[in-house]
Amino acid sequence: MISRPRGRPRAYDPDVALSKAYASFHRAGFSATSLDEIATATGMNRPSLYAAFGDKHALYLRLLAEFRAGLPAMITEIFAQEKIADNLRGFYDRAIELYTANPKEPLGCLVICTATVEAVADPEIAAALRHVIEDMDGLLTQQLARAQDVGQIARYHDPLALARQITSVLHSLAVRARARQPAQILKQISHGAVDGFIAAYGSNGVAKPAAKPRRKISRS
Amino acid sequence: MISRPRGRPRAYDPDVALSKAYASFHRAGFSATSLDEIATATGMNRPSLYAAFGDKHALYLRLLAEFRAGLPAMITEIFAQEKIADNLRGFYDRAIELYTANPKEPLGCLVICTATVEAVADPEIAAALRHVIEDMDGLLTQQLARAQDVGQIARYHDPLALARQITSVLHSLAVRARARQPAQILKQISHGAVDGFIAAYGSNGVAKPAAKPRRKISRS
DNA sequence: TGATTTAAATACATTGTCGCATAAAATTAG
DNA sequence: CTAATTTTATGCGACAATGTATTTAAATCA
Repeated sequence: MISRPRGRPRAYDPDVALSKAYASFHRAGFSATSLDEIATATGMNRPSLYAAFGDKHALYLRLLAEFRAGLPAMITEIFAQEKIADNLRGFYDRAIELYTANPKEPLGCLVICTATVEAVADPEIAAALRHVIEDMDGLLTQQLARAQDVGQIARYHDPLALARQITSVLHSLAVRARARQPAQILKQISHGAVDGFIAAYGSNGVAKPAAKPRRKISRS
Repeated sequence: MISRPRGRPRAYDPDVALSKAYASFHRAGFSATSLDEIATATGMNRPSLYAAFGDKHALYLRLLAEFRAGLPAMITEIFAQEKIADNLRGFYDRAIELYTANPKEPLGCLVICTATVEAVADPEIAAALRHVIEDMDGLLTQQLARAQDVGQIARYHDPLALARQITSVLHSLAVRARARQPAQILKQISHGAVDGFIAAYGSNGVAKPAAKPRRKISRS
């Protein structure tokens, strides 16, 4: 048991406060979410918010950063099956679950669906958005390279290029979820994407190097 | 020469005003764009804006609707080549041009990148977003069905499902452009997507009906 | 020229938002 | 019990945004 700090104890748990703030931003995005709404959602009042997390912008950036930080563990957890096709299906299934967690009000992805608007006017948010995209591309690159190593995916292709294909579908799932396309359609899309991916790049597939064989070149 | 209307003539051209407003929303999105900014951009003042287009919300919805209305012509124009692969490449190339028109400040797509945030809190914007997505899926479905008819794409697959694959990549291109991923990477992604698509579904491809053959079922 | 019609410009009321200053409350140290 | 410390709560002041009312300007028609 840790000794309590001196003064008046906090009435809020910073972690639950953060998750409430996350939910607020997730719903309405950065610009359309007022500090009063966050205060109401967290049960805190503005001065406490400022003391704990700084202003709205800092709080939003922090949530984006935490999202980013959670990606590697999430990917390792999801890509635990033997076959890459199963892992990819599980990957999309998990995303769709999150994106449509509340069927009455599907929210998609915080980063893809709310940071994207702000990216033009706000360099810091743009950087955070790009980092999440690049990290996701990178994490999937590792998984696909591993699948190439064990012979499940043809070696002809740059795994980063393949990873970007996978991530691209994810981005669309987030957008479509928020546009209220039903989860059933999202599942069709993701399963179709995995099938097509395996057909094109799986080791049993035929996508030999086309005209000019591509070497693995990892660009930024 | 048409006879002028009675009173004081307009100082603004509604069409150029709309395109200026479009640019403002495109940059900052709906919530972060103030009427004053639109007034400055269009050279109009708020009362004139209200008289001409209604409030901010109505103006934004109108721009989304006009975007939607322009899609069919755009698609017919782009899909004019003989080979579906060329058409798809041209489709993405055109999108990337638009999304990165100003390389200093790539804006992506108005609908995908700015309407998506608002979709949760605003049913009308959500509907407009969904309509654009569905229309795009539908227009591509026509093109892919045509390609199936002329034997360029295997008939085994529901063309709507294939169209959604194509559109999905488009969504990601819009997001990635706004995240300032360089146009060169966007091109790699789109070309890779077309190659993979043709490898998987082209008539020379091998993607025969997998376990259970799929009939063409158009849902939603 | 003068009346009428339409649009622009100015100004204002309302509301919301942000950030902070100040007062109150809760807890520990002595 | 008192003082010190840390947080919570109230609320104020500046500012921005929205929508509208009012005035001013510019054109046509008789």
